[in-house]
Amino acid sequence: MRADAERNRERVLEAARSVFAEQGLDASTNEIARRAGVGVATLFRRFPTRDDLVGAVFADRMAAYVAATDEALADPDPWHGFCGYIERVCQMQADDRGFADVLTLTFPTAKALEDDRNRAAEGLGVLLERAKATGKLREDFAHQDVPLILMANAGVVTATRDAAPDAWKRLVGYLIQAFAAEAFQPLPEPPSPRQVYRALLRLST
Amino acid sequence: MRADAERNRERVLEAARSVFAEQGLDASTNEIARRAGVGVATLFRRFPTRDDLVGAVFADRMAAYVAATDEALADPDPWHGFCGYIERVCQMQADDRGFADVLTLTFPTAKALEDDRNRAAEGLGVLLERAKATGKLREDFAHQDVPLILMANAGVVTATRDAAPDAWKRLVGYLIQAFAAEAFQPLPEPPSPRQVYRALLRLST
DNA sequence: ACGTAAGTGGAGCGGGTATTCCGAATCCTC
DNA sequence: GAGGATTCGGAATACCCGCTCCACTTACGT
Repeated sequence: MRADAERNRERVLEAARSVFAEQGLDASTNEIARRAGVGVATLFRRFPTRDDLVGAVFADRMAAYVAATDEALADPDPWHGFCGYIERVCQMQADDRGFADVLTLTFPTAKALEDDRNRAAEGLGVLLERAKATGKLREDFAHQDVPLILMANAGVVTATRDAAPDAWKRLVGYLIQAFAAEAFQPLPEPPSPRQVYRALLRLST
Repeated sequence: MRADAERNRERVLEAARSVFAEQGLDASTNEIARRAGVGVATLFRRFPTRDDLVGAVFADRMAAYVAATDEALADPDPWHGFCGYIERVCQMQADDRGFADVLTLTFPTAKALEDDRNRAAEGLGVLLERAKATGKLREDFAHQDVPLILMANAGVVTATRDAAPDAWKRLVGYLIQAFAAEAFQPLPEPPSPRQVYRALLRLST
């Protein structure tokens, strides 16, 4: 690849990163190209589909997402690790509107992200088992509840980002107390894993 | 008003009701006019601004919203009334995507809706006090938490409407257990009323 | 039944989007 | 530094949006 091409590729990635962070995944391509100081054609030549661009932009964020599960697993107290994990991931959503979309709304199918997602899900399963084993996480917590949290958090975050950027912490505070074993009361059934998967695919056409 | 004009007005309202319910408040006017079987000009003549249309369409839903607080207040057990209120309102969001927007996202400024909102807020304040007095609702529950619930629920509902239409019940189940006094653990500060107000105004420009 | 005021619908305008095409500019090699 | 392949950027295309204008139609009072 020619040197200027590589340079432009980087500029597009950086512009896309900030535009997605501010405006979410449905930001306009024109805006990204404009901010990168590059023609739209250049953007499309390098990233023919939106998925290509999103995949490249969020590769590192997804790595951080996977790393969050690893850190949680490294915590000697699995319940503490779990709480920290939820808070950290919700913080990531609050910090980056595009990433919130990646986690809950549009589910880009870029393969790299897909793999990361699976790895995170695996680690999360182990974490949940351990946390339940300590008796601190309620037994009926389902792994499907995690995307549910992310969707709820996304709702709060998108609504309050400008006016009350920390409002989501209150929601997460409530939820974590509800996840504690002491809070146990019967709950409605969680959605099935398949349902959650389909919900996540929703907008990725 | 001429009879045919009145008839068309009704048709537009009905079409708008169903389109908003399916697609949310940002549905296109073209689509509404098309489904009503009228020209776009007719729609605009009758409802010059989007607020006029939204106000007319959701007048009855807002009335039901106010009625929900009244019913909650009528419950001999204020805590039970509170739980029922939350569930009912979240159900209304789940049933009507447009109404979910009215409650959390766009905050149309139509005066009729504004008045209803204020009336509901008043009733809610009384309900919360009573529920706290019984010792079942935690003391640190803030009235600002209610819009927070609605935003969180809106997030779940918009993400899962097609694939897992009952998923929101699980979220609300968790939240209600967190609101119970027994669950009490310190929480992050709630957003200020002013912050919440500004968050609700967000998209109404 | 007929004149007129009220009402209608679709074409049209201005502005937004995604995506493609192609002549011009740029880089790299020799 | 010259030639040729590569890459660029903006114009062009084809949509979709909200909203307005206006020639035509309809209902209603007389």
